[in-house]
Amino acid sequence: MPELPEVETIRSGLAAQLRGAAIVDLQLYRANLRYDFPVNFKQNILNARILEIERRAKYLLFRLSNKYSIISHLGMSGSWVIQSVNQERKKHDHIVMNLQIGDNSELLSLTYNDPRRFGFVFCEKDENIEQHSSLRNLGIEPLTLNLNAQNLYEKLLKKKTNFKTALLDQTIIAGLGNIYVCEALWRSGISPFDNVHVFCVQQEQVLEKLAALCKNIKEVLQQALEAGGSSLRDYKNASGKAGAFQNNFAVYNRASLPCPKCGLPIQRAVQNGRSSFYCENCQPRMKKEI
DNA sequence: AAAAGCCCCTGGACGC
DNA sequence: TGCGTCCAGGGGCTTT
Repeated sequence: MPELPEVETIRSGLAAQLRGAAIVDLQLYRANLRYDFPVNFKQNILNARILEIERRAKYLLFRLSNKYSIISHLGMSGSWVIQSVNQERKKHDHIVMNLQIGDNSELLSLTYNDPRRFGFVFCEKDENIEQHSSLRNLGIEPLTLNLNAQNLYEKLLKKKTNFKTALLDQTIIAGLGNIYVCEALWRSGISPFDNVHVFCVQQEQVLEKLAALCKNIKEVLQQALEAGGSSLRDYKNASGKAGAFQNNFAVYNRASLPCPKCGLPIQRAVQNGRSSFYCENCQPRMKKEI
């Protein structure tokens, strides 16, 4: 479900309410999500305070006062929601933390719900966070200066796959998912089927074109962030509110509807088992010159 | 080694 | 109404 804008929206909502909160109780309602919870998960985080909530790619990092961090990935359908304590437990609520913000204040509960259980939660000592298996191979953070034409060129030159697969690859750029890859390629007039290596070698003005792609990636992410993310079915922010960027999709989920630029019908095709949406007129395939 | 295929899981939409 | 089928925002493991 959540890509960078959705995870960042959740992060900022959680951080605003939970900074400084002490984890006074923790209930796990199953032994695992996608993976088993770590051994000693409960004792490693109980009674610590949440100092800050950060985001890396599509991961949330809860930085705790005891030098541990909680690493959370939401998979396709995970969510963290803040509510009052003693709420009725809902279907697919798997983790409930009771949190105390001030010393004498009322408790809040922070609940992780995930119908498909593709999400996962770890805890790790801060000193080992960078080397954690989930984080150590992540690529460029797209809303930073590190995403630029030169850096992207160096990465894409080494890959022999198509643009759609390459931009979904979290070791190249970390945080893009199916929606924003489709939208960024459409904005850039690049076919999802074009081979990235061939593009780097044969395309004229390749750095200018990659600079435009980088700019479009940043813009679509930024616009989605300002809209509170995209809600297709069940995505909600930390307060339970849906995002609105789905109303601005040019191609994603719009098969056979008119392209906003040229009016021809949007196409859908499957690449590596995932749907790609594109306009074959505005995103023509490169001519191969061999 | 890198790239493609397959799998994890639940639920909603749609066709009959 | 109730099946059966397909599809979904992700990523890691297995196969080629």
